[in-house]
Amino acid sequence: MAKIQSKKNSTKKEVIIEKASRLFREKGFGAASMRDLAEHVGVEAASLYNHIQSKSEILQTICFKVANEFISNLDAVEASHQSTLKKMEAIIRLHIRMMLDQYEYVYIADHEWRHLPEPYLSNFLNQRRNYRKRLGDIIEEGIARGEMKALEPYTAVLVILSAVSGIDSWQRSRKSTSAEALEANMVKFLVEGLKK
Amino acid sequence: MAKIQSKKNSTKKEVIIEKASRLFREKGFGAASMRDLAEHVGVEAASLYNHIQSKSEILQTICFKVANEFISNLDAVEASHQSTLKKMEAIIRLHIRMMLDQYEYVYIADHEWRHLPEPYLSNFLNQRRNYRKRLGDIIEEGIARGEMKALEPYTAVLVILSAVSGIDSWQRSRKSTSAEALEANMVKFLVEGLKK
DNA sequence: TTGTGCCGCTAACGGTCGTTAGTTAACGGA
DNA sequence: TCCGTTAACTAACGACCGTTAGCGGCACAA
Repeated sequence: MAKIQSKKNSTKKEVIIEKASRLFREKGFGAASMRDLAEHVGVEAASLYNHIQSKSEILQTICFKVANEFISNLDAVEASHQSTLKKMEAIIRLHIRMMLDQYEYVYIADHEWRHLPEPYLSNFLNQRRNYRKRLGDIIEEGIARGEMKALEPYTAVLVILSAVSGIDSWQRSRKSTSAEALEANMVKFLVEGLKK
Repeated sequence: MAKIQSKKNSTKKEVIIEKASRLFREKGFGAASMRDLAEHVGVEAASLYNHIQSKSEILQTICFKVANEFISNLDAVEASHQSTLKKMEAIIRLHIRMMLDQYEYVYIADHEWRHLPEPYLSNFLNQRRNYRKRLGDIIEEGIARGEMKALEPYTAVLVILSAVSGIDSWQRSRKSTSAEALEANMVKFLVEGLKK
C-alpha cells in the first residue's frame, strides 16, 4: 500500500493538481511550465512524473472533475419537483457557489479546455453542449408553462453561464462586496430577467 | 514612401495583426508561435520583424485598439441626453455589435490581456477598471432615479459585461440563431433584468 | 542608368519546453 | 535482515521558442 500521504489527507498527486490549478489559472496552461509547477510543489520537475503521466493529464483531470460535478448536480435538479424558475435558480446558485469555492478549478475548465488533446477535447465539448442543451430545455419548458418570458432559450443559457463565469473578475477584488451579497444580487438580476 | 500595400488598402503590418488575431484567439497567445503566424501571412518568421517589433507588440496593438474603441463610445453615450436605461441599452448593444463584427480582436482583449508585458498590463487594467466604474455610475444613477431596481451596481456591470463576452460560445455555432435575434434577446434579458 | 532603401530570404543564437533514463536513498513487510 | 517498492535526484534528449545578423534582389527617385 501507499504511504504517500502528505499533510492534509491527500495524495501527492492531489497536491500537484491543486498547485497546478493555481498556476494554470495565473499564467494559462501554455505559459505555465512543469519546472514552475515543480518549484511550487517543492520538488524537481522530473519527480513530478512519478505521480502524473503528463502535463495535459493534469488539465484533463481538472476539466472532467468540474464537468462531472456540474452534470451530477444537474441530474439532481432535473429529478426534483419544483417550478422551472426554482430549478434555474438552484442551478444559478450552484454555479455561483462553485465559482466561489472551487474558483481555480472552475476557471480552468472554463478557459483552458482548448488545450485538451484529442479525444478529450471532443469529449469535453460534447458534454458541455449537452449540458447547455439540458439547461435550454428547462427554460423552454418555463416559457411554455408561462413562468418565463419568451426568450430564445439558448441565448438565455448563454447569458446566464457567461454572467456567472464573470465572477472571476470579482474574485480579485473581494473587498467591495461580500460573497453572499454577490450571490443575492446575481440571482436577483438573472432570475428576474427570466421571469415573465 | 511605402509601396507596402497588399490587396485591401492595408499595410502589411495590418495584415500581420489581423492574421495574428485569428491565431491568438484559436490557440491562445502563449501557444501561438511566430513561425505559425508567418505561415499564415505567407512569409518566413524572420521577415515579420521588418514590420513589427515583437510578438507582444501585436498583443498591445490589439488590446489598446479595442479599449480605445469602447472608451470613446462610452464618452459619446455619457454625453448624450437619454434615460439611464437607454444609455445602458446603447452600451449593451455596442458591446454585442463589437463582439459580432470584431470578434477576434474583442476576444483577445478579453482573454489574452494577461500576457501583456508591463507597463502595458497595468495601464490596460487601469483603463478597464475605470471603464467599469463609469458603467457602475450610470447604473447607480438609474437606481437613484428609480429607473432601475436596487442592485449592487458593480455586480450588475459584471453580469452585463460577462454575458456579452459569452457570445464567443455562440460565434462557433452561428447556425441556430441570427445575429439580430441574438442581440434582441440579450438586450431583452439584460435590460429587463435592470428595469425596476 | 545608377543609387538607395525596403523587404524578402537563410542561418543561427541562446534559451526553455515536456519528458525520459538511470541512479540512489528511504522505508515497510517478510 | 534482506527485498521490493516508492519517490526523490541529476543529466540529458530533441524540439521548438522569439529574435537577430547578414545578405541579396527588386522597385523607385535621380
